[in-house]
Amino acid sequence: MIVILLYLTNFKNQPMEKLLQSVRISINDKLYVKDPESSNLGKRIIKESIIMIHEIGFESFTFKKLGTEIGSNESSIYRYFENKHKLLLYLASWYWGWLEYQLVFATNSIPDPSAKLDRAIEIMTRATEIDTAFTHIDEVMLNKIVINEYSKSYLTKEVDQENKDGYFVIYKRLVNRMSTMMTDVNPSYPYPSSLASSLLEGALHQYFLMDHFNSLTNCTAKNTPTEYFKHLVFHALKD
Amino acid sequence: MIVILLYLTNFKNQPMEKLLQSVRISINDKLYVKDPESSNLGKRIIKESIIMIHEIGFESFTFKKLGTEIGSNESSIYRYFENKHKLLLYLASWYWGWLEYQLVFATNSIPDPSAKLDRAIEIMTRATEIDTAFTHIDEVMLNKIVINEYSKSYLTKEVDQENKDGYFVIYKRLVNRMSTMMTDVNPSYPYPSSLASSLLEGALHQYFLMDHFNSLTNCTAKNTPTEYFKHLVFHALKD
DNA sequence: CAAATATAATAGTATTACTATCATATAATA
DNA sequence: TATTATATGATAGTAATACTATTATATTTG
Repeated sequence: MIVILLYLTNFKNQPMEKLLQSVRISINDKLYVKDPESSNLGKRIIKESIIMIHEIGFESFTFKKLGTEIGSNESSIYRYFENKHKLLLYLASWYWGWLEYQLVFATNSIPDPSAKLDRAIEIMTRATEIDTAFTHIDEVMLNKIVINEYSKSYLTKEVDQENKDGYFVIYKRLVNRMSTMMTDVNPSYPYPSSLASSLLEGALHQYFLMDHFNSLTNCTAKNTPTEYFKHLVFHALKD
Repeated sequence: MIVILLYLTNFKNQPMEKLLQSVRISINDKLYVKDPESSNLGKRIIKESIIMIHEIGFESFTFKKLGTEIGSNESSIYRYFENKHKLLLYLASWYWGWLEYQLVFATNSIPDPSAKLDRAIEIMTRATEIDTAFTHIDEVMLNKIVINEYSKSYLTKEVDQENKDGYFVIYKRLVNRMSTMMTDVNPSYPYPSSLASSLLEGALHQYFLMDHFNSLTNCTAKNTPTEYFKHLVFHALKD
């Protein structure tokens, strides 16, 4: 299944950077009413909603406040997203798609399973840095939103239906990619999917603990989650 | 710090079971306006809120609906809890206090650090069973609430203030107990707190995945989370 | 039995999460 | 250029939520 689309129009003689600029994260079109990438207003909705959710939290965030902030109207935002829950799902999907893109890009050419997994854990657990390829999205801020709000997007009574509707495909594919890499390192390890899901969920959680409950973690800026998870995963995969 | 209070009034000649019946989970009194254990209405609020949150989910749950359900008035419930967020914190604290009680009870007498940790992981990751000592609380249902809603109690903008106010002490102490047991098994392991927090959070998450995203876990009713976590923890603690 | 306390009933407020309608601005096309 | 879609904005309205306040009525306790 192809989900990261490369729009390679007129790519001759274009430098690599320009090529990468045309990468686009493909997101389930049931998550929006109108594609926010298709207009200026749409991009402002994405850009400012990230800033606003980060600032005041998802609970206090409303379309009315967002409208005021971007000098637009509440009703116009409803033309892009049915409700803020779907906007959150959209933002999260974008984030996981962006991470997946980096994962595939960085590990594709590594033949050795252990070296590949090692690099993959780095990608999945490192501190987020800005990606200039997407000017209207602040990935650092989006990462913080995912840390603080992602769980709320699936801890709902509607999760089974929304899962059926494919709202979590990107995340699930990411976990499966990690799971496969673990199995490639040790085919007899009995819990690759559990370990992969623990890695993704756990990485978010460790960053949260660093910010708010530092007595519950040994991770710091120097002693990073990456080191903790590399140790954990490779020890688990040992016989 | 003593937090599990044993009210051992008139305990001579009482059988063990009766003794255990007088165990009480002590909860930060800032979490309620009036102690729900102190009256019949209070206990009904606790009992029915567990059932109702389990049934319709925390988002849809309101004090008005609860009032109708228990044949009482919305305003009366507000005399026990400021809002539903604090009620959730109360229920979660009770749950973790109850687990801590079992942990201490079951591991206290085990001298060997590995055997002790092994038993502790069992307590923390096993499927919940009903405890007849607390008639107004359905622990199986409460466990499901914790799985589905606990994250929402700390993924808020107020988390730092509420942490200062001691709303999470029981959970933190539980994580620390597990962390200490891990250090006792291997004093040179550099991430005992991270591993302990991963264990508690991860156990909830694996049960959630079993219910809603079974492709993301290898855990089943037969191949339990307990086995996964025992393998994970003891491998991590190996040199 | 009086007084204190707990609970119930009712009303009211600001905000949320929308839906609906109509007006206007901008872009596409004939 | 005029016509016509289409996008956006402005305004209004609704049911529900999350409370607060007040008053009335039980129930418990001294």
